[in-house]
Amino acid sequence: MSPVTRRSSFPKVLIERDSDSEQSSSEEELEEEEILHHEQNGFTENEKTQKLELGFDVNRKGKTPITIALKKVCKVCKKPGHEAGFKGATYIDCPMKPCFLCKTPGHTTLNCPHRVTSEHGVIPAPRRKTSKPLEYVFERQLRNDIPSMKPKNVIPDQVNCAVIRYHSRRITSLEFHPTKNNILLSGDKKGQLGVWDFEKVHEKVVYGNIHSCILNNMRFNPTNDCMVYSASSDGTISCTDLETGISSAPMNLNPDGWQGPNTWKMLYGMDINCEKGLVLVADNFGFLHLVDMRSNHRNSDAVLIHKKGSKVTGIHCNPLQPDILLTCGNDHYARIWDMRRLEAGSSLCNLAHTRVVNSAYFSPLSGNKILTTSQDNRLRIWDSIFSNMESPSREIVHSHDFNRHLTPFKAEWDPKDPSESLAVVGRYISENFNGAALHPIDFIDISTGQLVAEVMDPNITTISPVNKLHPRDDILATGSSRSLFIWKPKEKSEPVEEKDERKFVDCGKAEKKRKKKGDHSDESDDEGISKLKKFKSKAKQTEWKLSRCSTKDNC
DNA sequence: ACTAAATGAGCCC
DNA sequence: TGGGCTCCCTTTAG
Repeated sequence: MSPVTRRSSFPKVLIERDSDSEQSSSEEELEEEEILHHEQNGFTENEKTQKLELGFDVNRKGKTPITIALKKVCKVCKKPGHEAGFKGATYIDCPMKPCFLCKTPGHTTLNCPHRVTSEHGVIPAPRRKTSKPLEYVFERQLRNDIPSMKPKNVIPDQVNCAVIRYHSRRITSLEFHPTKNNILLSGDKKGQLGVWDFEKVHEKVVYGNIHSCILNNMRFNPTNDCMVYSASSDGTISCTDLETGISSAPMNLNPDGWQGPNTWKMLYGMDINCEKGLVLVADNFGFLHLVDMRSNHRNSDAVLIHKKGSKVTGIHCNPLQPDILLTCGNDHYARIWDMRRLEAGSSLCNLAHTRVVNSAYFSPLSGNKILTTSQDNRLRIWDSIFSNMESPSREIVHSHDFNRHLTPFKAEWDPKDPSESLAVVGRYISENFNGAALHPIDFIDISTGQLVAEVMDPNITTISPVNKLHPRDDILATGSSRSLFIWKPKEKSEPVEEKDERKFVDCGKAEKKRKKKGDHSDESDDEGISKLKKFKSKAKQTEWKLSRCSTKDNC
């Protein structure tokens, strides 16, 4: 819902005596701050200042009546004269702070040079000019040889079906089934694993006993697509049978349980080296661990691959040469490694960023390009891992600033794009779309920095940091808060027939209540549904076909 | 219609 | 190197 009217209740009082130097400034979120003055203090009148007479002081001995000044101050910089926050569905930045989008001072998001109406935040940084021979060869010869086959991008821009409040906590990872086109796996902050058949919509299950906290990453076993490996902040790798939900833990880095935050290991980045039959996984202390898939046991010792004590956020094996490894982490680097010579400090290449790197991926087909997402609000692209890697070929300003309460944003390649230039990434800052503040999902041509498409739906009011494009079909899967959405292209959308209409499965509290009552009629007065109806009327959308949870799962 | 809490990185000392 | 504080568009449960 759009944050239209945000009124605070009667403001709390901050009392400032003239002799009192101590301030209790715990009320940071106050839009209005009161300063209590004696009248003789004589503050300057402000248009936004109100005065109140206070009676209680009159009774005090020798004290004159005092007045209260209600001064509107900016909630960001605490200074008067301007206010930051939502005006309707548009967020007004604090002008005293650097631009929220590109992080440079002197302007706000509204007039940021990286923000154009049609190309929000995605103007490419100028391509660096080098006179390096390799670069020259690349530009003059190789680049021309690369077929500029850029078929028109097919953008899945319309929500086809959804499971609302499917998970009990926010979604942290998504993975399409490698062979079954209609199966989507989802992991959440609680460690639960969801398996959803989005063609049948109702067919879904959530396994709740695989991990005890954040499920950060999933990979299918390349030799048995019924088994899936998952890496979790509980410090374990699990291997789960999707049919039964039975899982084993080939690795547990916290065998002695909780001994405090200094020793608790969490697993983030994970990938599989098919040739070697290895699961590669990295922890929050900078170490890489290996699990042999055949024996399902840990393999050799851990190797320090990022700054000691810092989190490794991602691992990706090169699609053509799985021995070439790309990692990224909280030490502000993405690093390239050779598995055959893996020891601390032996990285082939270190790609510097100014802030934490959320993800780093080789391009999906040739493995020749690299795309990284960093918390400095920039996507970085290296066009060829065989050319000069000192600085990225392109930097694209894009709002995906990290908020600690969100799953980190990761720009993902389109695995179907033969030109390896299309990427999808959720956007953090909202845009005013017909009166609703929505956070679109951006499709970006990373070879130019152009925003190809921004997709949104008035029903998705939460931020969508987790996105995955289908390996074969024109489908986008989105994890937004606790809900999952499947997008398909508008032009390919089925005609409006009853059975083909978009589908919503609501697994929320209201739905549970309704199921308890044994009421399965579509006419029932349902909190979740009436909420949806509100959305609908607001968005002037066509009627959504609401399908119901009929399974006995624990969603 | 509220609010507290969950929670992580950066920065300063 | 580490504790303590701060933080601009969150989300939800209660």
